[in-house]
Amino acid sequence: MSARFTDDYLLYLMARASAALSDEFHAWLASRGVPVSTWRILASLHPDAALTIGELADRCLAKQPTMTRMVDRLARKGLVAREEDSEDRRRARVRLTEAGRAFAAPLVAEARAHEARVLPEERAAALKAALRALLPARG
Amino acid sequence: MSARFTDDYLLYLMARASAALSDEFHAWLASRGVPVSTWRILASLHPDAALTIGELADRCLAKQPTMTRMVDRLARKGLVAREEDSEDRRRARVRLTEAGRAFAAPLVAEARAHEARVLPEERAAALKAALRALLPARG
DNA sequence: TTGCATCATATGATTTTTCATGTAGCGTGA
DNA sequence: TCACGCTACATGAAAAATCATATGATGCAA
Repeated sequence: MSARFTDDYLLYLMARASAALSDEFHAWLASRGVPVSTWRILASLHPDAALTIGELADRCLAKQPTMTRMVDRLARKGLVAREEDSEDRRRARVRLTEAGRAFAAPLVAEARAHEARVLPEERAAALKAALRALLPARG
Repeated sequence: MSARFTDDYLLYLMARASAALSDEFHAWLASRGVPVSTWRILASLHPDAALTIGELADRCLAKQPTMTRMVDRLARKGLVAREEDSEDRRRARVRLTEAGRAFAAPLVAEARAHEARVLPEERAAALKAALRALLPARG
């Protein structure tokens, strides 16, 4: 019987579980010299999406100015490229370069392997379903 | 059928669901002028825990130097106080002051109300159980 | 059209977080 | 008991994220 508020607070349990599992994978990324922000962008674009800065910010859980700067860094490294949007010149479409795709592939493979290690397939499916149920109404 | 890697990636779904729900509550906090970091510390100590800086950092998902500074800020505002640990003079025990408890109470009440609004009791129980199952082996 | 509100991104200033390291207290073994 | 390694916290310097706002593009209304 825990008198501690947070120990039975859904948002805390979610944040904590998310951080615990992510930290395991982030440690692996760090061992390969890959910053988390880089990983998130590569994963979001993999294998061949062309997202705007705003879409990327949303998916990477960052603010737009932060994303502009992260994309700058990755573009300088040649892993992503800005393309112009044919329909709206305000938008910048970001896409993986060939080098970016080659760099991302083993990271994605390891992410899948880590996920499989963390949670057996069938339990993962149920948890994913529960998490998705929380999301759609919220964008 | 989504070809996007992240859309079926457990760690992404967890991070995203966590962020989505938390952002709702954080928006409410912001409307009352309460920074998220403040909320996390108050919630962790509520109602009367005396945690060390290290324990707080762990529970608030922050690094230790970050926590030292956040506790400094809250202590200046009179919401928490450092106490000396009778068994180990290296440790600083942080506890809510009376003012801190009074300040935290309505926030905790709203957190509970928000949680109830987000997910009906019985489904919340199942999700919490699944999340807890991911945690213990990892600290 | 022109004017204006809005949107997407960029950027300067600032805040926040983190890394690296310092300081002090603890505990164990010779 | 006294080195010595380890732990807990603090702090200066650096990196990263964010806020506020600027710039340029779009689209609708008059």
